Amino acid sequence: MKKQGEAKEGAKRGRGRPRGATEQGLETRQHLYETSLRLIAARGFDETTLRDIAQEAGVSVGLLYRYFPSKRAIVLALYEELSARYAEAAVKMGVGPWRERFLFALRTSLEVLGPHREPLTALVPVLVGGKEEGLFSPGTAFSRLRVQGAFVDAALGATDAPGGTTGPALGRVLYMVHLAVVLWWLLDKSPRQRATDGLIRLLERLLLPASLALKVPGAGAFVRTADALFRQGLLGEPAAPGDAGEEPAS
Amino acid sequence: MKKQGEAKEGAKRGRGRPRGATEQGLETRQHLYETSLRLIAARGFDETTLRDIAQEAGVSVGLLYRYFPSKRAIVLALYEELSARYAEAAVKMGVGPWRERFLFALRTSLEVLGPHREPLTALVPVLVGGKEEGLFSPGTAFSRLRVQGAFVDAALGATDAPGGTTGPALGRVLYMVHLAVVLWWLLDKSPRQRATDGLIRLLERLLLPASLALKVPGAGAFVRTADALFRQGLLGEPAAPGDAGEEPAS
DNA sequence: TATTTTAAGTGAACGCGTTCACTTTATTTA
DNA sequence: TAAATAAAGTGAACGCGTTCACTTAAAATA
Repeated sequence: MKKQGEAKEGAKRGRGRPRGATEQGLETRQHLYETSLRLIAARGFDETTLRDIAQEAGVSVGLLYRYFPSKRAIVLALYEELSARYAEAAVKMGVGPWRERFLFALRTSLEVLGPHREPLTALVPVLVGGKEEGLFSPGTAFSRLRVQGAFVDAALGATDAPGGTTGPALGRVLYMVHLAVVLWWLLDKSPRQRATDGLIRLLERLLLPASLALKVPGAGAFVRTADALFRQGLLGEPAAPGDAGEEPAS
Repeated sequence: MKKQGEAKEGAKRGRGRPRGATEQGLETRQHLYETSLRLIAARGFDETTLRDIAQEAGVSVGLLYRYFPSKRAIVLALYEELSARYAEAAVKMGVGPWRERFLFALRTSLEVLGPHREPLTALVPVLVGGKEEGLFSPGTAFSRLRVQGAFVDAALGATDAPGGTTGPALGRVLYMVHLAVVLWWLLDKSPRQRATDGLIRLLERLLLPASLALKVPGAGAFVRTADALFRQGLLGEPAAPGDAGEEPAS
């Protein structure tokens, strides 16, 4: 059953060094991926060792590192898969004000991630911004931007979308709120994570006054300031002139 | 210079098994504590190995585990020391409305933690609630309650303190907001963590309308619901009857 | 087909945090 | 003072994620 042709596309494979370049390689990668997630989902992340995975998959430990740069990267691959699936699901957003579209986007996200909570909890240290890996580093920028795009769309395509640069800024702020909810959900110790439902209901109640407040003059600046802060604090982007957080030249 | 008397107090030392029971033990513990933090502050947490610390302190690796149950516990001891210092500093809170008292408590906290940011970043995974250790586990309950107490006081002693059970609930919610800001500060990648200043200014702007909103009927229930959610989600406490997050009996 | 090149795969070894059986030193009891 | 007890201190060893020098197998080139 093992074919062995097609090595056309050649150089441009990009990123790391030697990944699955041949068909057999891709098959192995998929096999390791599935085996890993199956064990992690069953036993938990810390309780599953790479030696366990290698043995279960019938390969040597070293081979895992040909396909995944670290143990956590396996779960990160799951997140990337889910974020692609999420992007598909999020296009079905209906017309309406941004707060309703945001809630739809948020609920959809939790529905997609829902069945894989156990493995995903291993990403908390990553979500929360470890050194070089993690959601806010260049490596995973693609996934982040894809999901963030759904929230920017939710804001821009709304019946009450704010104009100018406030629209995209609102979208990015909503994406951050969404990330906070996901983090909460991952940490939620209540049975069946019911406290997350409560949190979303709370958010819902907050969102109506917030959307009214956004119509008063000056509120747009507030949103843009928040957006700028997130980019400076989490992404380490330099402060643009006029952004909050600058010190006045003394 | 080494005295060796006084083993009076005997049994009740509590917690773990064999800690510094003799004077020499306490000296050694302090020595290891200071050496560890000096190295960690200089090189970073991950870059400082226990073998480094042991060598620098002139002891064996194993000895570290007589005084600290884990590497992170060393930094946790620092946090406990700082939280005690914070509790002292926070009593100097002036009279005024709760939003001003809260901002004072928040700023004081960041001032106390400020000089030790580098070691404290190692606590992010802990803050964010790893398994058994961490801020929301019984082991560190004492520090948590001490700091939380300052925020509850800030609410209860305010000129506009809400009555009934809403007062303490507001205090606990403000403590959670404070924790979120501290987490943000630890993750803040901007130069000199300037984005944190911006975040606090944003909070400031939000707090005035919030304190007005708290006066309308029903807002107290909102605060109590938020408080209940935090306790269920983060602490895993059971939902009390009447709390949000319960499912209606079907 | 024989030869070279590249990808797939191995398993021992490393450095880390942590544990443990053990020795040394101090304190209490006889 | 001598024996018994408990705390202080040691260093080898363990299990983990990760790395590396290496072998095997497949594809490209001759």
